[in-house]
Amino acid sequence: MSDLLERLRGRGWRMTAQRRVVAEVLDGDHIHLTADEVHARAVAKLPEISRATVYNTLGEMVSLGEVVEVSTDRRAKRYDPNAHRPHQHLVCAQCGTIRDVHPTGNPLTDLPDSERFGFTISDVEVTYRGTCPNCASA
Amino acid sequence: MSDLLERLRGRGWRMTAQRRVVAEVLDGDHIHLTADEVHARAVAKLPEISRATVYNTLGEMVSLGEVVEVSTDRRAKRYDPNAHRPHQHLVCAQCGTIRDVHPTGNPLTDLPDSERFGFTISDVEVTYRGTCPNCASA
DNA sequence: ATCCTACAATGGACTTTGTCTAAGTCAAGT
DNA sequence: ACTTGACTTAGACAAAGTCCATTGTAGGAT
Ligand SMILES: [Mn+2]
Ligand SMILES: [Mn+2]
Ligand SMILES: [Zn+2]
Ligand SMILES: [Zn+2]
Repeated sequence: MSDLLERLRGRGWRMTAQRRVVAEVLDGDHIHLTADEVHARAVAKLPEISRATVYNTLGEMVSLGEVVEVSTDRRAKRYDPNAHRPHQHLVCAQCGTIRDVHPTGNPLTDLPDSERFGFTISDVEVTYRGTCPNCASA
Repeated sequence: MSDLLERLRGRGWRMTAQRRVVAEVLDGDHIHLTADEVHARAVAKLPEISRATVYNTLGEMVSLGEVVEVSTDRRAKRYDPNAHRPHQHLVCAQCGTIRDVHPTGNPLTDLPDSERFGFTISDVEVTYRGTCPNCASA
């Protein structure tokens, strides 16, 4: 049973077959699927699920804070069920593989006052790019 | 005269009216325009310039390393003529204003070996988000 | 000054990613 | 079982970007 599904159920969410399969598809570590990838996998379990429902459901999960939107490339947004622990991403520039990473320290302290232009900063997003071992050996 | 234009001319680029206006539009500090914004401003100087040419020209400038693509939001890519000095970005979550910032230190050192999954890391991208002074006072 | 041609520009069709709506369906409380 | 508001659906629509066949031209050659 999906951990994500448990958390959603506890919020008085109306449970439908569609929402169940979307939650199931998102279960796991280092999961960062696009909406259409989620749809393709959901269709395998529930053939009549529509694209609009997948977009709606993902959007609601994001609003509830149970899923995070990630934009590591400039293409489609990706949906990350690992929302309970803040983390950053490491992306292979060749194959697109994405890993969750946890840098030490706080990147905020690296931005001096003179570089803040009077902004109140609330969030920092870090994306590391490189080549994964698989692509390096090929 | 645009600094960017000077650099491009020195690379044996065939100079056309279209390329000139695109380079002129990109001149300045803290410039991060979308392709369509570049097109709109270019049309003001050269009414018959096409959208495809703007996309082509921006793409070539990126290939030459004279312009950097920036994706601070999940909408359109933005084009940044400040390519000669590496920097990061500070974005206002309300109005979208983008400032170039230069954090101290190297964010790479914050990622321990145990969090690198065997990747060879070549690049780090940092985006700070917050509220600009203008939006804060409103 | 004119010619030539490889490179550049154009407009429109097409693709991808995502949003919206009107109509139909269903989960869950009574 | 009934009711009802919430959920789902298909398809139209939109924004951002790519691709291509055709037309135009910058800049070197004559
Ligand atoms: Mn993640
Ligand atoms: Mn910049
Ligand atoms: Zn790879
Ligand atoms: Zn602002």
